[in-house]
Amino acid sequence: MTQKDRMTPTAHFAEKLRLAGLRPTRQRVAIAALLLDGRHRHVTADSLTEEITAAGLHVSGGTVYNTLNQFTEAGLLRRVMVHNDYSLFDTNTDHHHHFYEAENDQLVDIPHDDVILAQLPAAPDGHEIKAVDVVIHIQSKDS
Amino acid sequence: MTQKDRMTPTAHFAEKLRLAGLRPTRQRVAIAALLLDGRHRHVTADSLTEEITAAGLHVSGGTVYNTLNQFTEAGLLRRVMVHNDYSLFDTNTDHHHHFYEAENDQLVDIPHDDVILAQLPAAPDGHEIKAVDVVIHIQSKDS
DNA sequence: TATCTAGTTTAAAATCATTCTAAAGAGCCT
DNA sequence: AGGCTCTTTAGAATGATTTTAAACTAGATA
Repeated sequence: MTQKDRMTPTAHFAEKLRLAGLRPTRQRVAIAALLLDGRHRHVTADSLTEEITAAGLHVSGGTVYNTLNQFTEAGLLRRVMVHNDYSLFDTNTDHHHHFYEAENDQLVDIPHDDVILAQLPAAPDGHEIKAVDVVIHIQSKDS
Repeated sequence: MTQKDRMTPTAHFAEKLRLAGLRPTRQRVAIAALLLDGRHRHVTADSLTEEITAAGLHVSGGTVYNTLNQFTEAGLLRRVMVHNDYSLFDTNTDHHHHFYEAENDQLVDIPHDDVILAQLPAAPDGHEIKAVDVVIHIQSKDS
């Protein structure tokens, strides 16, 4: 039995937040319990607020935004850039890529190994590569 | 001597707009003359407005936005997605990729051939691939 | 356990890029 | 030139996100 198994869910997520350098407040633990349970999905500030409400909780709008930004900064979430309309966050922080269908604003994960980058340019002088994001824009064949 | 050489610059850009299906209004021709002269660069609604002003012209804010969107729709510009703060447009519509340094919001082109995608996943059923965008996020080594 | 303090949360206001509106203007066809 | 439709305009409206200042709390300390 691991330490994790002995902990209550709350203690588990509180610990996860502490490890990430974030003070485990009630709000952050609640959001972590929703987003960091291992289910891979894409959320927005809006959809997260709906989840919080559905869970019978309340977190102010400002805190939802702050928390998403802090989690992203801490590496617990990943921001996905496919349009400018609103921010999208991916609960899957593993290295992977995305299909994006603009027409329906649909985002689909692509497993890391399905894209092979055989050659990359060297980073400009004094710089190093931090991440490589591949977005494959798709559209329905009959449109 | 080609047709292009015989035309005044204005007529040249007016023709380019007509070919793209856009009525060559004074405003659109002026913006085309600034953006579609072959110089490869990245612009925002704001930076374009500054260029227009520097050229001693005036185009209303709404028209600057409309024109950037219409040019993009028509394939005369390309939208680049690297953050959510404001829209970025690339005057280079050839297939190529980008380095992006978030710290200074710096965007640098990568020639098409410097990235080799040896393998791509098949598009989901009923869909086809429209474009593949690669963004290499970089940071200065000492940060 | 009571106290303290820095970090957080809150609701509401502010910001800012972008889009919309309704009226005035301008291509372009006849 | 006349007329019809598409554009432009300034300003208002929108909407996501950030900021504000005051109330609150996690966690350290006494």
